[in-house]
Amino acid sequence: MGFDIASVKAGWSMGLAAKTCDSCKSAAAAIFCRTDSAFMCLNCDSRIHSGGGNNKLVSSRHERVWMCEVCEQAPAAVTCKADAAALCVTCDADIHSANPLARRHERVPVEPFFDSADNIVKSSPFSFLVPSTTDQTGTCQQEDVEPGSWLLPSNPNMNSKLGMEASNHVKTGDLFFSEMDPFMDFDYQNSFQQPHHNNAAMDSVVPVQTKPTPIPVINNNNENCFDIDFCRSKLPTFSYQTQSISHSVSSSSLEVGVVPDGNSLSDISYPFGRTMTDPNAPISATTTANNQAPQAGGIDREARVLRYREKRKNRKFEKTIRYASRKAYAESRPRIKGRFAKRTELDNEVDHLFNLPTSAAAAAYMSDAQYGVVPSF
DNA sequence: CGTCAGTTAATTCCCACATCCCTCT
DNA sequence: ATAGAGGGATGTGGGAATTAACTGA
Repeated sequence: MGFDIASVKAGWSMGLAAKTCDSCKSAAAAIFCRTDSAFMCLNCDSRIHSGGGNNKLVSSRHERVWMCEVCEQAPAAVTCKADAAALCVTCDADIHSANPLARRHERVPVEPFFDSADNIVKSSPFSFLVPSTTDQTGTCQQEDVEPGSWLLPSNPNMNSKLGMEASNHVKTGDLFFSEMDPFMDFDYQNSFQQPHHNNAAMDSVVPVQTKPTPIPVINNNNENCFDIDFCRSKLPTFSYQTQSISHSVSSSSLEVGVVPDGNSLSDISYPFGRTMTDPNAPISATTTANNQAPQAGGIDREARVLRYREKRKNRKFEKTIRYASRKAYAESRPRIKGRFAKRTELDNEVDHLFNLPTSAAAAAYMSDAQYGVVPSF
């Protein structure tokens, strides 16, 4: 099926304009420099952080992160592996508090980079996807690229899976879906294990997070989002209070299919010191002038979240097998025109006679295949 | 340029049942 | 507080049906 990029672009162009570069004030910001607490477009980032002499030496230590893929108004704080998207704290909270499945999404803190964002983009094998934001004169250009388009991105975090992460990991030899993020100084993978759900843990191919764990959230009523001070220049100062970034699936947050609306958003306390419904509320002492992303009203946020969901819907994901045992059983089941058919006594006998897969055989197969085995009784 | 038919590709739906997981005792 | 039973919900794959996009006349 062909992909109507034009229509996608048109659809996403309705959203909120991307944050503009603090330097040139014209182009859309692509990165956020934690050290400078400044939003920058690729060109300005390249110019400022790749300058010569001492400036280069100093600037090369500047820790930078991509912008949030959804709102493009705030620095990305976490990378959702399931959605393959880099999200800011606010969008992370909005999207991943929607339902229990979303809460299961595995998220890791974004990995800052120190090289020029432009270089990273260019060195990425997917750099051809990234349109130039600089005209031939080398000056910044007001992008006419629609914000939020992950196919034709206005910023290089356009596709965190392909762009940001791939480029970030090109140098480290890592892959986006590597089990361990070398950037993290704790084993988040292990933290996802379920000490008391051995069967499920063993059976699941993808991490299933059902074990409530302490929530690494400060000043945030939403249990499932991170609270990170973007302006901190040193990574180890990330304010994770626990050794796990697992998010809670506590019973108190199990309302199914509840998408936060504008009103509910007002209850969310943002680390930026403002509430959604009161953008003029005083900024907390720790808030910098650059952390004003969530100023947008609830309607804007709703639009951005809708845009994100639309974007996510258009993505192609490989099918994820959550339960290998069910897969094995499904494959061994009799079918009629592709549909599962009732297994009769005769079928069972035939299966036995011809040594065809049975429940026990399927379990044995999974055992051989290094899958987790759910004991069948 | 617009319309239509034919072709191709992608998506959705359906089925049975082992397993999951929550509630109740 | 813990264990066990009960039962509704979930997830699984292959093929048919449906839908969407594309192509050429």
